[in-house]
Amino acid sequence: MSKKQDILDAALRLFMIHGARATSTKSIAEEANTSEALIFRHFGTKDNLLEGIIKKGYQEALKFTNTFLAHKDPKEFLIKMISLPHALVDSNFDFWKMQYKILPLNPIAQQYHNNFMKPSGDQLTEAFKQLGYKHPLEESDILILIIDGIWKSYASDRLTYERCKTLEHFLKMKYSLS
Amino acid sequence: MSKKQDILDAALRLFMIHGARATSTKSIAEEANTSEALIFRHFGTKDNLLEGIIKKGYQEALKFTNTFLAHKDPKEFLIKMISLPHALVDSNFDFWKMQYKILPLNPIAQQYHNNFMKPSGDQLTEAFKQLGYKHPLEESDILILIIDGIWKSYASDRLTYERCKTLEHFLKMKYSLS
DNA sequence: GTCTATAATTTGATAGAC
DNA sequence: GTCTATCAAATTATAGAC
Repeated sequence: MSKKQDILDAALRLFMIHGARATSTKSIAEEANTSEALIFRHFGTKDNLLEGIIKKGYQEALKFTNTFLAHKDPKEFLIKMISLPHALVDSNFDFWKMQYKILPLNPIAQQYHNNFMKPSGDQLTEAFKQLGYKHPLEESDILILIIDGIWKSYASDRLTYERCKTLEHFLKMKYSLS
Repeated sequence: MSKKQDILDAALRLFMIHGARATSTKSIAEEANTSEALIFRHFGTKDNLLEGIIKKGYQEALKFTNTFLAHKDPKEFLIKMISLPHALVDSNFDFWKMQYKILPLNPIAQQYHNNFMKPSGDQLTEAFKQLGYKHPLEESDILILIIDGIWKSYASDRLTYERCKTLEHFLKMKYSLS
């Protein structure tokens, strides 16, 4: 069971750096100190290995958001949503860095991500509505764009930890939350 | 000279759909109705072919922004910047769709894109400063995130033409520009 | 569960003729 | 400029032994 985990860890590490397509099963085997054959014994195909990593990543992410966003009034919910990108990426940096890189070209990654994101839009719209905003749908779309931009910038190292915190604080001010 | 252009067109079409890594030179040759050898005679390597496409794309983009954003007062500049993502993508849809897909994993694409984007941040900050905003640097960063999110969402078909227009209008209202 | 050996295909790229 | 023929390396995946 240790070798199987070694393969998962090695694959995530390499997928995160080069993406899935540019990572050969041979390089994964070397990084994990195993044989290539064992990868296929355990996971069947390379795509299956990737899907295993993605599935686990979103299971953890769902657990994280379930406590991070739970039972909040609209104002508190907005505050949490603004802090979410940075907090979520920090909770599993390698995984989110990989996701940032492979999302635009990988249907499997996209499917899991869309599913994970689906509830957020509606909840945000509802929060803006309850706070009396005149265009809750548009407010929600724009904030989603910002949140999406923040986690991707942070995961790709274009946004430092400090700058991320500053922008979070600025946004809370802008939305009259602090 | 026609065959060389055929190769460029075919490559862009396939890169846009599958990305550069997942597109073989063989498939490009078939799509362009030529031999594989001709691709290498004209461009040397597959990476070189991609770079040619990217270089041409950003040359056109630069020409576009030079007139689209020229000589504007701060308020007009903000309006134009908000309309830019949608206008720019429409001016060369296939190219920007390709860029959206390959950017996170392709250093060549990243280099050209960063170079293209570099001036925008400073100009935006300056515009916010002139309009009397208290935190021009943060305002600029956030609007850049939004603009980045819009063109990528639009290029990836997550954002329809109509929704894009609606969000543009909403943003201009939000920044007191209309 | 794990390894060695190997198969079957695909890939980027070149040689050489016209 | 363009083509046919070809190569060497890499890639995913399997067979079979321990």
